[in-house]
Amino acid sequence: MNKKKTTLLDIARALNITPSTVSRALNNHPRISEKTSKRVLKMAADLNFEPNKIASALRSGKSKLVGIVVPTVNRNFFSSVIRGIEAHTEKLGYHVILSQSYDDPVKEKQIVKALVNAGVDGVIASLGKNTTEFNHFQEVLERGIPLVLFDRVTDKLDVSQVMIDDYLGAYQAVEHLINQGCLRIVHLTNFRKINIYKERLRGYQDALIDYKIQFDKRLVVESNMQLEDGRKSMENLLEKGINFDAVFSASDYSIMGAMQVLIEMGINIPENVKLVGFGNEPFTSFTAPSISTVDQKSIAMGNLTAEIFFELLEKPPKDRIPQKTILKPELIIRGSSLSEKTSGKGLMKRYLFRFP
Amino acid sequence: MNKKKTTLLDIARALNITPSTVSRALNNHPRISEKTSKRVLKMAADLNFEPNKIASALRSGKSKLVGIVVPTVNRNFFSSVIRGIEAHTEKLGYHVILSQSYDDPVKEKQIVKALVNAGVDGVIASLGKNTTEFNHFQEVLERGIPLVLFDRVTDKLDVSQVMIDDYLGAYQAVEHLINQGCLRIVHLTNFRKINIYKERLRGYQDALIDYKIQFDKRLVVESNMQLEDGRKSMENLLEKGINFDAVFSASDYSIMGAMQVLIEMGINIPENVKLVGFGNEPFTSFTAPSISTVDQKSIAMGNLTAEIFFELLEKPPKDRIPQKTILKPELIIRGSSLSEKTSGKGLMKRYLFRFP
DNA sequence: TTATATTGCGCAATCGATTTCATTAAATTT
DNA sequence: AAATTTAATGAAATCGATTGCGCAATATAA
Repeated sequence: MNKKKTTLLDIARALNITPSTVSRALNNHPRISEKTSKRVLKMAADLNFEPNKIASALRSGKSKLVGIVVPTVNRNFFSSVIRGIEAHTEKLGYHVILSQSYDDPVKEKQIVKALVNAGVDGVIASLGKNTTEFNHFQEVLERGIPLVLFDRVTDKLDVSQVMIDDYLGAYQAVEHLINQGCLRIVHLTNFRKINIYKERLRGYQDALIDYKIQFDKRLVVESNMQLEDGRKSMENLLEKGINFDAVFSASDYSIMGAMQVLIEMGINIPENVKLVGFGNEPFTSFTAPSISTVDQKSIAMGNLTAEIFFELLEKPPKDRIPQKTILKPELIIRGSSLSEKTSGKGLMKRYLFRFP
Repeated sequence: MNKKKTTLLDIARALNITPSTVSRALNNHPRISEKTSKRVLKMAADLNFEPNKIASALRSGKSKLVGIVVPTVNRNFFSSVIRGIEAHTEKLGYHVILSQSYDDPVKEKQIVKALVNAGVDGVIASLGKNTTEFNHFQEVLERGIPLVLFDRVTDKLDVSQVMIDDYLGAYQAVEHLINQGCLRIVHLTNFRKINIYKERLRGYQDALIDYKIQFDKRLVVESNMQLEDGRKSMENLLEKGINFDAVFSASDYSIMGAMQVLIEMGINIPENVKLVGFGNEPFTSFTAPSISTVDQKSIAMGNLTAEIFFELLEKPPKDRIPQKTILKPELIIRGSSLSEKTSGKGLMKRYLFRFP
């Protein structure tokens, strides 16, 4: 019933050699003869041998595992970054342990510890929104375990980071709205001022300044940025009778909520109010009108993060010089923010088709 | 620089006892005195001790790791199931290794092997669409490692499974469309006939039979069921001039694509064509009109899967009797399939609000 | 042809926690 | 009080692969 694995020793015995030799053959150690190597490989295949990673990890200190910590995998952005990372890990024979912190600092701490104890060779992380204390990551560094942060980063850790230029993304979004003739632009932002939201707010403000538009702090609405929060924020604005002609949200989810409320109130988009979100979640292209948004270059970010990570991994800890890499986001302009309504969709085929 | 971990031995030396005793104290073994136990615990805390999971796993054969294999985490359904599972693992002190097969059978095989070699205590999996051969899972079973499949399962493995009643979900969806007066109902299905799509097709057919509606095989369109596929399927139907008054899709993504094409063609939904999807992806509630769909009870499925898994884990392999658990799905009726158009949204507040 | 390098492989320690067996001390029974 | 159990700890083996060291055999250099 309980089939047990064949071990190095089994191979060694079968060939009348020692486990050391078998190990060396399997890891193509230089000091091994072509002949024995072949015999070992053949026998290993015959016996259906698969190395016990745990034993290997214990002895060598290398597990070929990379721990990834993200707030949630249920965001297109994060799962895309992960896919980008996985493309690399796979090539290099590494495997990924994926963990979600659900933005809970306690859980994040536990996860990071668990990963270290599980012997990962390195950690790639995006910080939770509520993380304010970084000892758990500091420890990772002190252990000499390579660490790279992406997107949700912090300056309180001297560590390599990959992010997009949130400032620029926000600036361009707001600039675009201004170019569409908007003058009173609402900004939906997170009440937690982690790096990304701080930067997006700054981009918003600077765009206003550069275009000589008066900043009105009543137009900046803080929330948790989920869909429901977007709804509430919008309802609030409307109830207060605050005037505006555009909304730039630091999240696609809250702009979605805001749009729902606007549509329900009979306010036309983009004619009356123009909208731009942030994140390029797939659903933004499904809505009517489709929502303009800022793409975060998730796949590129994943690739870059992985590249930087593996560079670190190769170096001895002392040579690991933290570097910041900043990617350019891309403004995706869709129906929710265009002033000249695209009326005709060009040639539209007419089908012979009768509806009941 | 490289801070190293404190080990059992460190604690033992500090207290002038043996590692055996320390180990027993930490694992609250019955045969240990209250006094030493306390001293050990205190010293462990003082030295900031954290057990090396790898060593522990090697010796004890228990890693406290659960491997999860899913096609992708980038589906609300899967990430919700995972959340459900994680709620349990966390409570019980287990951790999760998440892996994505991306529906690639080769990758799936590799992943399962890697998980076993990484020493997971069990595996929870949802099969890739293209998986036709199950040796990798068979091996898991033969090793006495508990295995539970969810949603995308197979009868070719004698293993515990948790799924929803796809047949019922489809039946109810189609019945609902029929009740709305539809007679020519298109069914978008996957060309790969894995369990879930087979069952949904069967539900579709049986509903037609029960309501004495002629089955027309031209109304069943096979594809890969992504958004683009849904578009193409719909374009095809229209080009062929096939008459229909409703679409029931086995995937939310392809119904989304189909809806886009319909709207672009100026065909009104739900007046001319009514739509029902499957999966209750969040975006289905964001669209205009919102899309009716079948909810798969993902969180419940995650909870149940985890419960069943941990029951298995406790039993010795020979007592593990495979059980099938089938959850009832829920039809979520939204705007895309309602015949009486809900015109007024009840009381709508009018705000004092002037738009430019 | 002797001296030196190099190659190939075995020996045994090692990674750190767990666990079986043995041993001593304490508690309970007769 | 002697005999028997039980409780608490120690000693040492163990999980399976890796690796430093050493030795012999072969190859290369002098």
